[in-house]
Amino acid sequence: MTGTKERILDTTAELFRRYGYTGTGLKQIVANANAPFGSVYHFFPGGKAQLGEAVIRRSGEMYMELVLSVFEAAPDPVAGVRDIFTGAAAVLRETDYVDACPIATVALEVASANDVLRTATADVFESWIRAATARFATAGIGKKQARALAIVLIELLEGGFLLSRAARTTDALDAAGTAAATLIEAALPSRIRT
Amino acid sequence: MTGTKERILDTTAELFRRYGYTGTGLKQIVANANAPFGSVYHFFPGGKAQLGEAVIRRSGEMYMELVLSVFEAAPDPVAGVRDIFTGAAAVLRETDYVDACPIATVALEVASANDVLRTATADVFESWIRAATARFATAGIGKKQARALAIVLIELLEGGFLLSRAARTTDALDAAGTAAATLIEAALPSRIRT
DNA sequence: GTCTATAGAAGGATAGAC
DNA sequence: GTCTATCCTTCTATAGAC
Repeated sequence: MTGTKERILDTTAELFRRYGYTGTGLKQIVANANAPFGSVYHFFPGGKAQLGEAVIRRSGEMYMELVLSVFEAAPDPVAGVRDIFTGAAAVLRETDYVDACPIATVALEVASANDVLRTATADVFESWIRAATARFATAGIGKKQARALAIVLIELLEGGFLLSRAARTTDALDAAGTAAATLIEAALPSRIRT
Repeated sequence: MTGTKERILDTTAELFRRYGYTGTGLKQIVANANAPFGSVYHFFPGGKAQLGEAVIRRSGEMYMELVLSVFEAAPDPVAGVRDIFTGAAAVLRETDYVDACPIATVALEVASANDVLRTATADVFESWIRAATARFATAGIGKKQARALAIVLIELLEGGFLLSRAARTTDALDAAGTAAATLIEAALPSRIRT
């Protein structure tokens, strides 16, 4: 007995991953969510834009928690980073190359078209960067380098998603994971092997 | 006195960068290209999809030539890679964060929605990977590692574009360039400095 | 072969019944 | 406050004048 609002949010997030922001229609959303059309404007008086912003922020937070849980389940940062990429690759293959980053497609679509939504995507990315930076700093990497590594990690993941979805192979994601692990290991202060 | 067809192609490429595939309308294209509506179907009987495929392949080839010219103008591969990222960052700032990768937005939009267009984007990315692989192999890097580096380079560039366009800062692109240069330098066989 | 007009479907949004 | 019907615009695509 999930609420109508939550069902709309979940369905919209799923359609955004598959078809993007402009490619997803409100009628399509309510049909997939088994919700009456008026509910969208009842819960989101600002229409598609307000719903879109809510979905961007919500998906961004949920995805961050998922990735962080993978990272923290690993014995060390290098293994944690590796697991993030191998896990992402596995999910991608299992979902027929649909479930990658939940906001990347929308972020590129709105970057030069809608400033409110662009800001929402920027906030999400910044929250990811800060979370990763904090983890790397805890592992003994200096604050400045930790942030640079966090940025690069997300870039490799996003680039890997892009190339892997296009090619329908996870080779690119694997290469990204290897590079990310190498960069993290080189940055760690106390490591057994050089 | 450029032809109507070329004007349509150029305009579509520009609108794709700004609004993506689904976000760009045919009427918008002919209006910006100063072309009659019928011309689209005259030159591209397959409609928007055929025009889209032509633009993807054309933009991909033009962008590759641009990037390769920057790379080859540099004295060595490390400087070449650095110049690619600093040049991309400069263009991004100069164009109000519009001109980044010409096909990334479209690639994500069509990845799970249109297999013909997805294949076109995959072909473009593969051509980029091969071109970069060949350059790195020429610099003395083994074939397998050269390809992995080529993939990672493109991932960092694409990830840098995504984060930089969202944040409207080129910090992420700068971090990507530094990481890319580091990885290339570490892979080169004959280098003065470790 | 250049261009206009319009069809037919889908888009976002609104009004109002219940 | 849940749901339906409808408005108006925009979309892709086609037909046909010139």
